[in-house]
Amino acid sequence: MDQVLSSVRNGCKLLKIFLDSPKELGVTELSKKLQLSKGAVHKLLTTLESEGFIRQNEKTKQYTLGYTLLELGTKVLKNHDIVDFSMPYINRLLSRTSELVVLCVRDGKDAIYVAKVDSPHPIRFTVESFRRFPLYSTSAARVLLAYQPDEFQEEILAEPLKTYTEHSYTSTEEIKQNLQIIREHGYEVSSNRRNEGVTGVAAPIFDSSDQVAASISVVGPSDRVQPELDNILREVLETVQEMSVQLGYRP
Amino acid sequence: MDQVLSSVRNGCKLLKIFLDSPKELGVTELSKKLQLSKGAVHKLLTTLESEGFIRQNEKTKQYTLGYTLLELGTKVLKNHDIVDFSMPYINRLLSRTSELVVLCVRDGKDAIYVAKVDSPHPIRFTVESFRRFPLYSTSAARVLLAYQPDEFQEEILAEPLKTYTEHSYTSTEEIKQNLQIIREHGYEVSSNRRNEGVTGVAAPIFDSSDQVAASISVVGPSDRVQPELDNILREVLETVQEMSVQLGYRP
DNA sequence: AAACACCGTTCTCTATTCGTGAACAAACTA
DNA sequence: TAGTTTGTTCACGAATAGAGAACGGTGTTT
Repeated sequence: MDQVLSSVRNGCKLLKIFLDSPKELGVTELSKKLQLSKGAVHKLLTTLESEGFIRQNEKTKQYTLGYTLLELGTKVLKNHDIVDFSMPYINRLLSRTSELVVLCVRDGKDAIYVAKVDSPHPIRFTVESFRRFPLYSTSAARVLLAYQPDEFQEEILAEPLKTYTEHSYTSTEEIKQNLQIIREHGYEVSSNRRNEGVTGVAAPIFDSSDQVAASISVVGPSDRVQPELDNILREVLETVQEMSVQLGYRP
Repeated sequence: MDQVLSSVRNGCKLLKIFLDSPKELGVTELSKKLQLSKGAVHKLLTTLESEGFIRQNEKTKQYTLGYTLLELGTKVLKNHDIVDFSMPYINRLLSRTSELVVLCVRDGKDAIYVAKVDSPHPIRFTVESFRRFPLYSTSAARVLLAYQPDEFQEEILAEPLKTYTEHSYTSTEEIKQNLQIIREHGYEVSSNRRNEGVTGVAAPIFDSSDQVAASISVVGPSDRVQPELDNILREVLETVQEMSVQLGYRP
C-alpha cells in the first residue's frame, strides 16, 4: 500500500526548498518549512552532505546545495537527445529571425525550457532555462498542452491559475478555447499575454508515435516581431515540420 | 549515534549510479548495483519520481534522471559567486593566451572544474566541466591540495592512486614532493603528465581568510604552449594575484 | 559584563516504517 | 507455445525514523 518512502521524500523536498530561497539556509529555518523536528532535519542534512548533495558553510554553519547536484544536472542534459537534435534547427531559426528561440518540453504537469539561444539585438527579450512553469502560461507550453489527452488537460486546468499580466487568461474556459484554436491552426501567435510588449510564435514537434516531443518558440519585442510576423511564422512552421519528419512523424 | 538516514542514502546512491551508466536503467539492474531488493528499489524509484528526481520511460519501463535535478544543478551554479567573479579574468586569460582556461574548486575529497572557456584554435585540448576527479590528478587540482592541512593531504594520499598516462605519478612520495614544490613556487607547470602531449600552468587564488578559494589553469597542446611558457606563466600569475587581492587576500 | 536568546548539534525512546522475499502479471525470447 | 525476464505488488518482522528535550556555543541585549 505504502509506495512512498517518507524520509526520501523529505530529503527531496528539503533540496527543492533551496530553489526558491537564498543560497544558504539553517536547520531551524528548514525545519519550519518542512514541518519536521530540528533533529530530523539535521539527520537529513548530514546524510545528504555525506553524499555531496548538500554542503555546509564552515563559517556560518548554514547549508547550501552541493556539487553532486551539478553533476547530476549536467547528466540530465547529456541524456536528453532532443536537445542535441534540435540545436542546429534552433540556431538556424536564430540566424533567420534574430530573435530569441527556445525549445520547450513537458515534464509531468510542468513545462521547462531545455534550450535557448538569445537574440543578438541589444534590446531583447529573454527567459530563464531549466526552471519549471505551468503548462498554460506561455505559448510554447500551451502548444504542448493542446495535444495532450483531454483528461490530462482537465487535470491541469482544475488547479487554480496564476496570472502574470493584465492580458493573462482569467478563466479556464478561455484557455480551453485557445487550446482548441491551437489544434486547428497547428501553432500559436500570442501578443502581450504573459509579458507586456512581447510577441511569440510557437509550434509543436511530433515524433514517430504521433506525440508531441517538444515545441519551439520564437519570441521578441512586439514592435520588431509584429512587422515580420508572416516571415517568422513561416520559418517556425517549416522548421517544426522538418524536425517532425526527421523524427519519423507521418502526418 | 546513528546520524545517517539509510533510505535517504540509498536514494542518493541510486541517483549517482546514473552518472556512470547509460541514460536508462531498470529496476533489476539498479537493485544489483545497490545490493538492495527489487521491492526496495521500486519504492525508492516511485518516491524519487513523484518528486521529479527520476523519470520513467513509458515505453521501455526503464528509469532516467528527472528534470528537477537540472533545476537544482543550475541553482548550484547560480549560488556560486566565485564563478561570476572569475569569468572576466578567465576570459581575459583566454584572449591573451588563446588556450583552454579552467576554474577549479575543491569539494570534499574531489576537485571539479566549475567554469571553462575553450581555445579558439581548431586543434585544442578540452576538459569536461562539472565532473569530479581526484585532487592529485591534474595541476589545477594539485594546486588546491598543496595548500590544504597536512592531515587532509595524508588522508587523500592514503587512498590507492589511479594512474592515467605513463607519466602519471606512481608513488605518494612523488606527489608529496610535488606539493612541496608547488608551495615553494606558488604555481605548477606540468607536461605530459595526465594527458600525453599536453602542458598546463596552474596557480591558486586565495581569499581574505588566507585559504585557497579556487585555482586557475591554462592548458594546451605542448607544442603550442612550451614556446610561450614564460608569457603564459606570467599572465596566469598576474591574474591569480589580482584576483586574490580583489578577494581581500593580504599576502 | 552578565543575562538572554538563538543557533546547530546530540541524545533517548517508541511508534512507525523500511527492506526482504515471495508471488504477480505482462512483455520478450526461443 | 513454453520459458525467461521484466516491472510491480504484498505482508510481515526487524530496523529506524522522527519527536522532543537537553547541550554547548555564539552573538546580542540589557
